[in-house]
Amino acid sequence: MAPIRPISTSSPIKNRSSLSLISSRRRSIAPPRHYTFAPNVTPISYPTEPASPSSSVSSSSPQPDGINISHLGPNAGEDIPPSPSNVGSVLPGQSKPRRRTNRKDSVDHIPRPPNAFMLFRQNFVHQKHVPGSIETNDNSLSKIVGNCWRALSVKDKKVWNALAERAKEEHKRKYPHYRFQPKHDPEKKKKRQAAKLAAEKAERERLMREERERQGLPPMPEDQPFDGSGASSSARTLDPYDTEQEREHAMATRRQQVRNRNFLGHRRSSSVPLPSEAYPGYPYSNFGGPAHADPFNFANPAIANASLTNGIAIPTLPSNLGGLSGPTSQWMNNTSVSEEQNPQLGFAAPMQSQAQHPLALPRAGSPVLNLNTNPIPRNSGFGNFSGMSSMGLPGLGSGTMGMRAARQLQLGQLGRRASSTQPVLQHQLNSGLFNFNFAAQNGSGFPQPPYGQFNQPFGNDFGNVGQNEVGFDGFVGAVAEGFTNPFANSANDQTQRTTGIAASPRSAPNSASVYPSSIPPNANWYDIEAVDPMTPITSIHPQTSAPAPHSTISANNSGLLNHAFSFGNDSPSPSIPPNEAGSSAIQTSPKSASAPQSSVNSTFMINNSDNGYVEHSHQHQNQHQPQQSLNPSAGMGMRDSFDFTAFMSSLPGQSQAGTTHNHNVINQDQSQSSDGSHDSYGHHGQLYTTSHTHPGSVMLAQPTPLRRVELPCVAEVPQQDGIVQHTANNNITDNTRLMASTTENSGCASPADVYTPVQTQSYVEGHQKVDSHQTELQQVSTLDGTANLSTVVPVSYDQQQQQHMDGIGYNYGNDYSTYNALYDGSGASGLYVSEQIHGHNNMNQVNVNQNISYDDPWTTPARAQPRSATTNPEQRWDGSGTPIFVQ
DNA sequence: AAGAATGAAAT
DNA sequence: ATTTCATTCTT
Repeated sequence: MAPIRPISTSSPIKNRSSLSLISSRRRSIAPPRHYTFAPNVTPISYPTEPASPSSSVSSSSPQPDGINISHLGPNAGEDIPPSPSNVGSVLPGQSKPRRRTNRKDSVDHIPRPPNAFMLFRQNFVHQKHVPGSIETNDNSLSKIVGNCWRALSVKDKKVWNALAERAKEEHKRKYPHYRFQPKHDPEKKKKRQAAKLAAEKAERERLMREERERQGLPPMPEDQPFDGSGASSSARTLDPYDTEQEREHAMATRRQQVRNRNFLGHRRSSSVPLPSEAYPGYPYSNFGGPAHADPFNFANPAIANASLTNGIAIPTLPSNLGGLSGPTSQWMNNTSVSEEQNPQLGFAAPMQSQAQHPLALPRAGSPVLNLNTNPIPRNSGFGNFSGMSSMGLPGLGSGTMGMRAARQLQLGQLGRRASSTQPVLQHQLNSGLFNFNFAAQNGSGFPQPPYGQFNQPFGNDFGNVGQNEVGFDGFVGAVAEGFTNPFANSANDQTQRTTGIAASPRSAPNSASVYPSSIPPNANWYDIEAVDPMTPITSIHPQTSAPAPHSTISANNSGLLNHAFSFGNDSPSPSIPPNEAGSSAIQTSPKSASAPQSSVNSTFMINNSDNGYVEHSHQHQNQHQPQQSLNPSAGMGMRDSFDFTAFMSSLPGQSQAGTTHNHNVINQDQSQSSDGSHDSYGHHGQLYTTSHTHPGSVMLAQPTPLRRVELPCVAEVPQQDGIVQHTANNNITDNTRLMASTTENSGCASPADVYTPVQTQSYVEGHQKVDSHQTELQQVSTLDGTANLSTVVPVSYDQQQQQHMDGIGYNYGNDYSTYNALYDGSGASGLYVSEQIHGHNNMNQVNVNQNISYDDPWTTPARAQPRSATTNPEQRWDGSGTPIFVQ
């Protein structure tokens, strides 16, 4: 849309002093443009002021506050600077009087500071972008402005955000003690609830009527008050069902209604489509999505062709994965995009793909069919793979999607409250791909169990899914109470059993068919053959020896698998530019050969319990983190020559005897949240010993008693000029880097623009506290489905993380992530969801050894060369930090 | 305490 | 009626 500039000459100018943000440089002219509003808004088009794409950033000076609005439009920066003062006062009480509501009638009332949109709207109206002859209704205007706002580029929005920020500051200065105190109105609430109940009732009755009609049953008699007469009609009213069958049917209908309510019960205006409408291609939606999109739909030829190995359904890889072929270096840089409908998916997904990335690809025989066949847009795919949270889908991969976000996602509202005018694009799912979908399904997509307020319906989590194929299991496990497990009795059951991720019997009514009453003791032991990340893992099978008597099945298994896959998924270090130190982006260590790689970390969440069942649906997080720095000389970083044996041998502190090597792993189980019945369970860290008995085989032994661990990562990492220190905890930062690099690879914006992380480290009573704040714009090159990778989609990204480590290896209190904008996956400019999503993302990104500190060449303006370890030895985890286990 | 709900900001 | 922020409410 055409830029909106924050200029107004008509509003009273009372306070222009402190908020002048604007360059007063230039004006440019461009041909007129037309706004066309969505048909559900005011259906008109009208001419408006010209856009001026040429008035770029470079054409004006940054303002003292760093805000540059010249790009906003032709007149931005002209004589009358669009300072907030002529936007209209940003301070309350200075704008023209408005009608006050009763509550605010009080003279003392201090209005809230306007937010960005309010300012925008105010200005928009003042600007008379919509002539009075066309639309005067405030509500309609709001819609229009809302549309424009959404169409605003991030850059443009930034201006308004800055103004709002200023307004807030000013407000704070002026009313230092102001506190927003919305008054909740119990009456209103009562009414709302009554209305809701009434609506539900009406709907129930309607459905009942329809159903009866459908079945040829006579209409139900009207309810009549019992008159005590004993007349048969009254009796009939009391029991309207003629037959047991009829009654049962009614009850079933009712149950479905309850489920629907749980699923659909959300403040939502009528024009927001339901998920099935919003996502016609919603993969494996159980709520109306087409069957062909269901990866577990074995009617799908790709799935039907699956073979079985070890009880696991193995899909046949499609012969054509988007037409990509050749070495990975090629497809890594392949910028061609196809938007063809993918027959395997049922929806168009950009063919730019990880599909041929041997690391991104699940091993052959992966139970996760879709990962094999799903072309994942490169960028998001990568983001997802190596910590999907990077996509701003809060914690999708390494953490958990915020419940709210997940639900919104499923409700088609992704990131914003229901709006009457804005459906959500189907694209949104595409970018998240299966990760999203899994998230939606596992994380919270299933109907809310009746006992909770959508508080973690299941502990089962799909964190695995995103990063690992194992997540498939989680999927099966994540069946809510009262919900039909669509996969029961399918081959998936096998998978469930085999991998030993057990779901709560309580939350999975079909568990009888899904889960055996007891999981074979050996079921949680696996050999992983070919751990070499470049080599697809071809099979996993129960270890025939060394049963694990009572280890935590799911934890061990998925931990193990995750761990193993973690190599594959994380190792590629897609941030590595192909042109840096190697011919292929994924084959070369990006940093110095001796720099530790951010490779071996796996953060995932699983159900964890000692008996293989999660009896209360909790959300657990296990982080299996080897407490060793990888020794690059053993091959890490050289993906195509990774030698697992050597790697394992190189790990400090492990036994070299025989063929068995111990690998210490900290398994951090964090459980939090409630099970809906107010129970809270705290699982704590456990130390596991990972050992491998022969090359390529990894086992987790029984958990050993908790011991004190001195984490090597507590060493403070000094900051260096222009260098971002990737310190512990930076899974997301790492992903940021991914994004940055992708941008770079695409020849887009300077990496310097990408982000400005601020990290602090401090010690709090012997604990380490790592604050990681990132509040800058990220530029992510993404697929837009039609163009190419050079499309840059900036994503505002605001993350705060706190992490506390007590040095004992557990009790991590990671806190908080805020994502201000989520990439919606469409790649289309301006398509962002932009709601702050609060929530503990539950992921303790204690990447203890990884990412600890290396220079980030991407953040230096001039594209710093990778530095060798010897250049800044103090910045690096030198690998010598053998975790010290104090008995 | 996590997450849902919703008031309030301008007009 | 809109979007965003900041609170309260609910579990």
